[in-house]
Amino acid sequence: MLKPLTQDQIDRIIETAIRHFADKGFAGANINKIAAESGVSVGVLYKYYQDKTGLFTTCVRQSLDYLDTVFRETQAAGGTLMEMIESLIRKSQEAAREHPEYFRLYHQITVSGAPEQINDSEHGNVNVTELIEGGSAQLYRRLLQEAKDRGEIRADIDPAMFAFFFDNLMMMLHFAYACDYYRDRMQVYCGPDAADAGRDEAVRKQLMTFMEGAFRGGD
Amino acid sequence: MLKPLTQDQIDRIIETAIRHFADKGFAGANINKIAAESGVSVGVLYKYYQDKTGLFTTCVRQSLDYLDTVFRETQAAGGTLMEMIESLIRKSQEAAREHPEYFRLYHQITVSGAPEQINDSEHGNVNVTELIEGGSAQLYRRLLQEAKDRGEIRADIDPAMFAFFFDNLMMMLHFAYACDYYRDRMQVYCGPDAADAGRDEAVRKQLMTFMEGAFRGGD
Amino acid sequence: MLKPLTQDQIDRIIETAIRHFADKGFAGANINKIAAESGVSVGVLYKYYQDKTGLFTTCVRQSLDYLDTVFRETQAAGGTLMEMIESLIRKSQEAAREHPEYFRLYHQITVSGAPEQINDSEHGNVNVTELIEGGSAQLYRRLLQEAKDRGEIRADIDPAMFAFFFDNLMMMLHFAYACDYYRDRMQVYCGPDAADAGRDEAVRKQLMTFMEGAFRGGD
Amino acid sequence: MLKPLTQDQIDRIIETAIRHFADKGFAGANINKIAAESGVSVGVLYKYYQDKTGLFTTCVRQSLDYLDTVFRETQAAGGTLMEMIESLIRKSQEAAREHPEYFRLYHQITVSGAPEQINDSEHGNVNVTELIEGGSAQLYRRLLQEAKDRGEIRADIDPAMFAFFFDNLMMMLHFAYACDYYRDRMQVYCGPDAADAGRDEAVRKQLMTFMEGAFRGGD
DNA sequence: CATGAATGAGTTTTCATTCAT
DNA sequence: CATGAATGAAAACTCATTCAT
Repeated sequence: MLKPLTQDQIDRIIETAIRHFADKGFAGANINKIAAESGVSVGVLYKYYQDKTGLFTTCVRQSLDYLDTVFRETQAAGGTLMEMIESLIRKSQEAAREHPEYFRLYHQITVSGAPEQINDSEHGNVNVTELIEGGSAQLYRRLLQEAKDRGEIRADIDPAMFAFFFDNLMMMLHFAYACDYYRDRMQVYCGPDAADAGRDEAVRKQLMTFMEGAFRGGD
Repeated sequence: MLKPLTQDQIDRIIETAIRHFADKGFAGANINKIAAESGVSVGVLYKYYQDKTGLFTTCVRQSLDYLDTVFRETQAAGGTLMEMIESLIRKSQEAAREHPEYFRLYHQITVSGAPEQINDSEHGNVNVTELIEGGSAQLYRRLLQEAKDRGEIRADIDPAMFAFFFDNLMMMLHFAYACDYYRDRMQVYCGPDAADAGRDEAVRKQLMTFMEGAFRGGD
Repeated sequence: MLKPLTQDQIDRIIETAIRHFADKGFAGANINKIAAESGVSVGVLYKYYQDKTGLFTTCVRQSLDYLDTVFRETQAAGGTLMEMIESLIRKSQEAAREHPEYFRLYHQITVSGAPEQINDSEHGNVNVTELIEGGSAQLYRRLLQEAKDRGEIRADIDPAMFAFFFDNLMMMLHFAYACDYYRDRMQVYCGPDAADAGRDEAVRKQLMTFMEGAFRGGD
Repeated sequence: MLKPLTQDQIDRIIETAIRHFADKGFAGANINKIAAESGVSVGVLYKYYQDKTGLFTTCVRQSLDYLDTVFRETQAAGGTLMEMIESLIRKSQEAAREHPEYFRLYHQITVSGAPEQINDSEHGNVNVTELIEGGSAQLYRRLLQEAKDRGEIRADIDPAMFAFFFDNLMMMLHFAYACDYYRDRMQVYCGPDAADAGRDEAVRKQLMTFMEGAFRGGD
């Protein structure tokens, strides 16, 4: 990497690019507009990032790093399963309100048509899925396994699959707070104010009730 | 005059278009390629469909009609809540295996960047969300309310929100069977054979266990 | 020519085509729309007229025939020069109000970009100008020559050139009544009601005064 | 960076575009051909001009500016009415020989089918008619009014209408020198050499005689 | 034969990428 | 080296003309 761009400029490029990719998708975003809006020339974009895909990749990596950080913090907190779950939901709500664009961009990479390989200096060319989900999958599975071992949750479940269902619910919650379509959908189900910050606690409680029931079962 | 397109040809156009839109997204799909692959000229696409958006709309409508039909059948079946849920999951699995492209296309419309209005002769210009979810939202809410009234499920829940969580799990299941990203993700969580047809029953059982616990709670 | 088309149908085609060509120009008009609006198939258009240019040619011929007839009537009337001029202006005003589309189409053929050759069964392929102007040029020149010989107008003029100026004024009058641009322009010069039927007599009188002065000179 | 277009290149684009629009009309002109013939890529056309209409507008504005300049010069000269008229005719002849393409383009905008609005930074979106004629209409009307007040011309005329007739004659003269159709027509009336430069003086004299008679009347 | 649906070359316009300055 | 104008391939869309029925 060349030096002349300040960190501020780089941040601004990525921030702008994330917004554009998140809102228009990979194909719909326009490199020239991203450059102009970032206050840099197209030339430097192509100096710093191989091509459109390279820039996209960087944006995705940054978004994932953010999400990772959020979840790692929670993980570190410890506590009972339900305490951790509450913490995760709360963090998700905060993060989705703070940086909806990261979640929106995440949603974009789930769509076919987006570049499927991410070039990561750490991991080489990796499939996006592994990169993203590897971490939380293992974490959630472990949490559930431990909770099961401790007798906190029912014994007759497959921790992997329950972790999967659990993460499904979390993802959909993220999208409901960050993506237009899913927000609309939440409002269709739960009323026009369902996605407002004022309802966050109510939503969190209901979701915990749902999950708690799911994990504990009728015992 | 030249022979009008046979129903077969029209079907082939739509089928091809659905595949392209589902795989590349709205912006990424190419009208000329769809025409060529359908074995017709671009001209007929523009005779039959107003423009790219019109063709997309038709594809979406067809996909939604299919999904609607599948769920209406289930709805008609009746039974206890858990019986209906089992039926819904089973149908989803079958449908997602039979026509993954419909689910993939559905997924595409959840992405910002896709046309947001669908022109439906029946409904006029409608927001896609309402069109899609209006039906199942009402259905699921009612099912839960009735189950609650019958004492089949716990009393301390908000049926609207539980219906929302329930549908979230269903959607994610659909995507896991139909969309590359979500399938990969399911495999990361549950193992490389998780999405195989041979595991359908196991998945269904686990999901039902999960949902049953969620709905009944620890009583 | 084949028979199956009734005269009514042919009239309708030509009437429609004239309107389209007059309003959108040769390049801007659309054969398929003309056919549809005429209530016939494109096929028969191509049976009766070689191609777009052929149809255009026919439309032009018909418009010119109409204009020709109008002027021939006047010519037959006889009288002094100024009587004939009054008659010509009056006829022009009436004709331009009755069939502005013929004058508009005439205007279109003066534009480069329109087909320059007209295929006339009578004249073969002729340059449009000759076909149109040959007649009135000779007529006007003769009228002026005779008026000059009779001492009705000044002696020191070139009858050919004065005939040209005279026809220029007539053409511009036609366009002022028939073509949007020229009507607007007349209104800029003479006020917003200048092109209204109610002002026809005033316009005619002023134009006659103008012409009479021009022809007689200050003697 | 790549060298921006030189003024020469821009001039060449506009010159080429004017020629194409003047010769083929708005609908008939082809942006790609204009680019190719100007020695630039299509891309720059769309960087410098919003779209085809924008390029057309620029061409029209340039042509009108030129015509305006020509007439403003004459206006500044002063003198008797007939001196000014002679000057106007002479300038018209010179200008029409120097830049027939400007007059041809002017003619194109009188045709329905051309874009009707011109986007002028100075005037905003204006109707072409007003833009063009506003200036000369007022000028001519004033000239005639003053000449009338000075007793140079007859008293029983409507200066607005006579100004209109006068301008009609001037326009037709322009077209006769610049547009194929009108040149042919002039030749039909006045002989094959009528539009040659060698006849300019004769034409001018005849036209002045015509106008002088018209303005002075038989007194 | 009349039909009018299909054709596909041709047009406008966009935008990722290059490269002269 | 950074710049950002230029490039031109590619994509959506139109419409004169053909030709199977």
